[in-house]
Amino acid sequence: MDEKYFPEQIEQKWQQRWNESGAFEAKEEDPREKFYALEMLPYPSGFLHMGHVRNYSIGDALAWFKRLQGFNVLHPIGWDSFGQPAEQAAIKRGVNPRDWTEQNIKHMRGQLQRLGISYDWSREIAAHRPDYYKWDQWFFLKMLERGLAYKKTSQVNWCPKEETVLSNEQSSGGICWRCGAKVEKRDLEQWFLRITDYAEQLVADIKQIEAGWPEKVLKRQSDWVGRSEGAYVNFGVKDSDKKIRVFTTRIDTIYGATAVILSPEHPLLNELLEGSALKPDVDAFAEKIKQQRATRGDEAEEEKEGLNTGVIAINPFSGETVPVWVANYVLMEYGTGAVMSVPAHDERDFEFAQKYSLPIRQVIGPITHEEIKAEPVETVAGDASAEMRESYTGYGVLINSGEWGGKLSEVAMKDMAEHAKLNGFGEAAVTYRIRDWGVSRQRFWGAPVPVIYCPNCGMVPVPYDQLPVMLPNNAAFTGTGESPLAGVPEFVNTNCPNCDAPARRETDTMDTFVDSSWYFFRYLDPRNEDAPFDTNLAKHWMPVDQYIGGDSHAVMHLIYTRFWTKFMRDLGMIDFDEPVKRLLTQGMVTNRIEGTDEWKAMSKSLGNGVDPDQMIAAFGADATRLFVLFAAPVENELRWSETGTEGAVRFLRRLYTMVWRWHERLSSGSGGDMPTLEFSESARSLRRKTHQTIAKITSDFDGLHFNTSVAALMELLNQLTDFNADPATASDADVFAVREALEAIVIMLAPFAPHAAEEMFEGLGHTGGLLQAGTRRWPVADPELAARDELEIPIQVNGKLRSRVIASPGVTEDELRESALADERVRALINGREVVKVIVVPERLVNVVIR
RNA sequence: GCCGGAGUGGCGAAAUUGGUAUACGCACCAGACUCAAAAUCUGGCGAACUUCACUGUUCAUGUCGGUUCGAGUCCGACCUCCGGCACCA
Repeated sequence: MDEKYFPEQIEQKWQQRWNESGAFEAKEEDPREKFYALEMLPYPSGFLHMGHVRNYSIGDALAWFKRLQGFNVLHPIGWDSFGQPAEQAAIKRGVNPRDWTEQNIKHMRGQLQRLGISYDWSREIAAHRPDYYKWDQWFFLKMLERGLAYKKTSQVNWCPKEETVLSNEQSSGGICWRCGAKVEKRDLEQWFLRITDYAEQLVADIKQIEAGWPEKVLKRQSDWVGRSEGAYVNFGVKDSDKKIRVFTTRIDTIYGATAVILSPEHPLLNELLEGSALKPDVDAFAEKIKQQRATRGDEAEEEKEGLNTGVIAINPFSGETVPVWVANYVLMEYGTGAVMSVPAHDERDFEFAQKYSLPIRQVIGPITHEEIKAEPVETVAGDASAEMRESYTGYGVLINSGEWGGKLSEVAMKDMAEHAKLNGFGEAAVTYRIRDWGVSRQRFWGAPVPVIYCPNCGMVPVPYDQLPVMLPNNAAFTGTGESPLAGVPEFVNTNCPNCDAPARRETDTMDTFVDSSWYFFRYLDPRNEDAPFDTNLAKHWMPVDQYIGGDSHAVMHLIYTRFWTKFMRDLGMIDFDEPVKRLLTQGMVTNRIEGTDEWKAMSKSLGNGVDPDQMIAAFGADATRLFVLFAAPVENELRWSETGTEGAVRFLRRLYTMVWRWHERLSSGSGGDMPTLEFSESARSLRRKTHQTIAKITSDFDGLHFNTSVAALMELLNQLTDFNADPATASDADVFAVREALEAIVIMLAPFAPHAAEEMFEGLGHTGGLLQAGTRRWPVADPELAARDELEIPIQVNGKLRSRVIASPGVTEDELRESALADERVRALINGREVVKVIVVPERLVNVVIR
């Protein structure tokens, strides 16, 4: 080793060595226990940003830790290389999306390698290459076979900037997930994947992963699926045999229904109004609302608007007639697109009823379970004539509800659904908020949907042996109109696989989230030409032990990938339900906006980005990574700081200098056998600290508490500095203690600053590097040493710290009590006052209570 | 509006089951080295009061209250900030 710490030299040296020895290539025949560490794969935008650096530093720390602990670690990387930016670059700058993407990958791969992230590059994959997207198409055909992929015309989310359809997940909040443009609604024929078939499992299986996933993410997922229990009820229509089916979660309030309200898009509207004088008005109203939605998108917080259709519905429970309205606040997409309006017990219905002077009838008496137990049910009927100022949406006891009066809501809901079923006008039901995944994209840079339209045979799937359907090389990117694929005759024109007649190919491509739904299975078997992956390999490596990424994907990628996993299970490819055991969502990396006190996510548009390459050049990859992991807990926001990074360099340099000072004495093997050594008090204290540090860091890794791990390393180095032994004259015992401390620091530093750790490990006299097959390097704490061998027990009087007493472990309560009461200061404070009691917490604390 | 999460020094933060609050680092201050600066090293660094000094005392984990011998940690109310969802019947 050199006398001075030169990060650049050290980092290049070790990157080259790792590369030559294939140090990070995972072998499935390796008999050791497996560990799959995975980070969300990057989009190859061209440049790594600090968010990537954080993501991969976290993953790498874990991968190193597990390797040093003797696990067979799989740590792969790839490229989420389909998607809009490449196509936008093609439109704006006339470049070929493929070339643009490949160049970006090349550059970013270099950046990752300069950071020294320990990836198994032999498994690298990229979504835009035919050997990958062939399998997207294969999965699509499998879904088609099973009726899970289908085409329908519907109102979809349209991003006007990117000129393509978006899924509901990608347009949450009415904003395009990628470009932030306001999303519009359009009626289009689109491909959908039936994720709704898996809605129940997506909620139910949360049980399987709740121990390892952030609660926040699971809650968002379960909210997104939006399971709700309720009932369908069919309202009759006067002078007609038609029925209006509504969904309600509060069938117990049905006697309070004073209208039935349809969504403007409801298909029954036309039929019900056939021949009615009001039809033109209703049509005009429905059209107006539709227009509003198209321009306003989802974000609208519109005023409620409605129109009485003149149609009369019949409440099947009471036989009562109620008017049928159409209103903008009833959504076609949820439930049945029709609701019973119960103003007294629903906020929205209340607001609507007030505006249009519909009757408000109370049918639930607010009452608690305690009250109903205390009083006979018959006597608690509420006052129905009292005017309601607001809706009461809680449960209670039914009133004004015919034969059901007096029942509790909870009971009535069950009984009434049962009653509806017996009488054939309804049944209990569960509905979900989640809707099918729209995967069609009217864009070029994605996997083509493998379907052909034949004038004779209709829609025909591309046969498996003709996959992949390749993207052409000569598309024109005008940025206008339909998909560029439609303008490539060689692509569009084909023959029907059935009858060989001239036919046309589908020109839609698949959502890029299809690629990322299963990519981590492909890492297991990246060159397989016969299947997406070998099922035995999946058995070996899956599920992912730790997944790391941003929480922006809490409902997009993470819900799709759970869906895809369940689908693969149903195909018999795997035998588990959930792909990821533990998930970590890291916090954002922010930087100060110049001249202000505001911290915002680094971004090009704000001009507050930090270039990882510059950081590596200035401080080294090790220091950059060390700072990123030390500066904040992984799930917190990370505020970028250059002085903080300097601090990380300082620590590495201090450690390096310490190793340099000792390396001759230590690498010569001096030190002697421990049992014969006589340790001084300070050497014992150093050893204690060493073993405490090992114990602390080892357990910190479980919870991924890297910041406190690094702090512990720093503390140990500080104590080693204070120990202040001279290598030239140190006793064998002192040398032993120093070696033990230095080796522990260096090895435990490897997850944070691997290059420097390797270099110093070598400097301590080890050859062959930190990672050698079958060698477990991670130190093990001696429990006796890690336990404190001398206790400094605080003594409180009336809860305030007044003194301390030194004791050894195993000290009895009586001994502690006695020494506390014998303490001078305590005696002075007691000074004749009564000692009420003495509280002794074994080995921790004494509190003398006096009066 | 509804649902989550969080409030600890100038800053990022730490603190087993309630048991020495402020570890570690950044910034800052002082000293050493230097002609000087940088780097490095050493020391200091919550607030107020107290002592010539050693020291000592009191207060302090968003606010108010509660439980407890003892509360950053538990309970209740409130304030502030952040995030998610937003007519889901």
